[in-house]
Amino acid sequence: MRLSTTSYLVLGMVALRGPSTPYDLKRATSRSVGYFWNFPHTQLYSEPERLAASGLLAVDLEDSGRRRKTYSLTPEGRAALQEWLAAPTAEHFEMRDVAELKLFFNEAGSPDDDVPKLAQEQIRQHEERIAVYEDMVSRHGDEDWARPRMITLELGLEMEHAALRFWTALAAGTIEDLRRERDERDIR
Amino acid sequence: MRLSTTSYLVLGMVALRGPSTPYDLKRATSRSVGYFWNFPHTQLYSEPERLAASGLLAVDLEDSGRRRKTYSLTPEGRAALQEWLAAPTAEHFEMRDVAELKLFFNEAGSPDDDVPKLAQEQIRQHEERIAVYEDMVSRHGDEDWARPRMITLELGLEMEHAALRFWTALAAGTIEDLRRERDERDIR
DNA sequence: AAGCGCACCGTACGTTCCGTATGGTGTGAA
DNA sequence: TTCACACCATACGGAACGTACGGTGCGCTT
Repeated sequence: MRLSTTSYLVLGMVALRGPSTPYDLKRATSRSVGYFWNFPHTQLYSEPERLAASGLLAVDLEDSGRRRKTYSLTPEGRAALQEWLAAPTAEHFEMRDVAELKLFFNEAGSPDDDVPKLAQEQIRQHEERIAVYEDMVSRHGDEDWARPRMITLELGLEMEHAALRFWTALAAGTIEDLRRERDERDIR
Repeated sequence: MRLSTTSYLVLGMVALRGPSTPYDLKRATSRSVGYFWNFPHTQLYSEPERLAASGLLAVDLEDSGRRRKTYSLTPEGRAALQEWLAAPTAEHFEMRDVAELKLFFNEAGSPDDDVPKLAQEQIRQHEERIAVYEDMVSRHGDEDWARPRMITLELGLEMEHAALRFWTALAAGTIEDLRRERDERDIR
């Protein structure tokens, strides 16, 4: 049985939160891990079902009211999660940036130059996202962002700032400075 | 008719390269745009077919030897590409980083601490990728990386360096310094 | 306390994506 | 010449995705 990364995400969330319904997971992921691992919420209904079929989650059906399933971790599920956490990580991080694609193809298709507008949009978007991350940092008390997990926010922030630097330099026409600054930094 | 981002990627590549077979596109993308927009090569056989059905690409079948289809841009295809390039970009960039997920869930599942090993792996991987990018920069003569498109490499490099800084700091236990350095940088 | 409106919750469904696996095609070496 | 291997193309099944819709119950109004 082959588990996808999303499977482990579900296992991990259940491990963090304890017994959860898909909707619980939906709410919890949308304001935490969902920021760096996006997926449709329907996965949170189908995926636990599959995991339950493999014995990695246990299901508890609520008999009254809204049909609703509560999933909890089995010993096998916890073992699978731990094994995954301890295993080497072959996959390099992936990104999909539509703006970067447009920049790449820009010269190909457009008679007038769309780059400045694109850069401005991106600057605004990354600034917005940085604000979101900072907000998450500030309310580090809640369950989704207890202390140990706050570290990942720093990675998100580093990435956002990197992108922001790039688009800002592009808008200002000072791309060459980026490389120089990186070199300086490496020397230190 | 709704086009996916991958559709535009195909249109863009054909626009850059001129008439191309799926395999041409496969080779060209694997060492350029594939680095920041990953997808299976089978898409490069199915996607052009769909685009041809919509009239955005024209097909030319080779009659002899290997069955092989050459796709070229139609005026409608070029128009669609230009429209996309000029349109606002709503999507924020997405990333999927398995290592980040593991870091997030680490506390949840593992009795012993897997983080140092994880960090070391990531440092190595990002350094490798940086070398690849630098190599691409150095051979900026070839068709896939003609001058205008080299700019996107700088974005890739900024992101890789950001990630590398993070994992290095994590391994060294100096995460707090990252934030301080960012603040200093913002002030300048 | 009955009715109503709306936010909440779950799932169905059609499409696209994805990975794997396989088979055909040409070319260079022995 | 033939054999091996890299090159090229596609089939196929399952997972992911987005959208859209239908059910459910809570709170508000009167």
